[in-house]
Amino acid sequence: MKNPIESYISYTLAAAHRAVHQSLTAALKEHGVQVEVWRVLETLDAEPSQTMGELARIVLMNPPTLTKMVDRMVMDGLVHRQAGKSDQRQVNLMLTDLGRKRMAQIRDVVQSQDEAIYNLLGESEVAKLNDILGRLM
Amino acid sequence: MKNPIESYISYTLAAAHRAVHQSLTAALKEHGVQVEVWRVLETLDAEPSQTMGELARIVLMNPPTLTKMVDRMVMDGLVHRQAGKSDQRQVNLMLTDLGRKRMAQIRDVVQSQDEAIYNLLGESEVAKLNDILGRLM
DNA sequence: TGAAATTATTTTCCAAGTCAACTATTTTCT
DNA sequence: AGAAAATAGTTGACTTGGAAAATAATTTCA
Repeated sequence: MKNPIESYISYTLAAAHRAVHQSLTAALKEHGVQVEVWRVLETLDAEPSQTMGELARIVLMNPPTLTKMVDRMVMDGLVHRQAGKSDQRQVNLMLTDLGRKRMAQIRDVVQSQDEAIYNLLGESEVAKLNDILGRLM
Repeated sequence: MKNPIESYISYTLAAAHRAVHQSLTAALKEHGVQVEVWRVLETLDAEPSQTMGELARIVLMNPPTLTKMVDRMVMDGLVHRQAGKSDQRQVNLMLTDLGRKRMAQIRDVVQSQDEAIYNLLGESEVAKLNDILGRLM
């Protein structure tokens, strides 16, 4: 531990996050998809018709940032907006056919990078990591 | 685990990182200092005269981003640049008196948030976390 | 009821980040 | 030596992110 900031938990966490994020970014880049875009696709694929607010919370983005990213996703034909049924202020998002197709194309990419981490750490360490990280929130 | 992306390690890591980063950002905001600025101050305080490239690696930033942040830090009077002695292409950075003073002011802020995590997790869990995160890089 | 407060999302304006190209210096290699 | 390649850092054009204000719809409650 030659450098002092390496002893801070926030730093170690940031460093590990950066490494994993960059590796995932590189893998998804070949498919022209951003990590955050993948998160939205994955979330909507599992549970369609999420509102912007709920989605922002899940995909770890601030609402204004999500709005802009969704603008781009709409332009790319991956999702479309629909005014909320019971509450007109809300906006529900749903995948288009292309969105579902794109999701199917990249799922393997993400899963195989996740498996790589699994193999690197081993099952019990992954469980431990999840447990500890969960307590930080 | 209601949402599927919560089962991805990269996601859990991103979520924990976001939580910790936001909390540190909020604590430092009162002193008008960005997390990345703190990292530079802390690094230079421990080992003065780092080059831009080495510093970028340590503080987890891309070189162009660091250049621009250092521009601001120079304007704020926290650091100053000096052409490399043996290699004229290199730029060495050093803290100004104000930079050292600012560092002294915020060290407690960062350390107390780190201690909060320590207390939350306990010593052995922190060690385990550091160990696991270290293997991700 | 209906004015005031609250909530969901977007917009605006500005600050910060990225990629690729560029400058300057040093190294390599014939 | 000296031309070509490599390296350190910065710049410029463009994109993205963020805080606060704005808009629109819903709730609250006197």
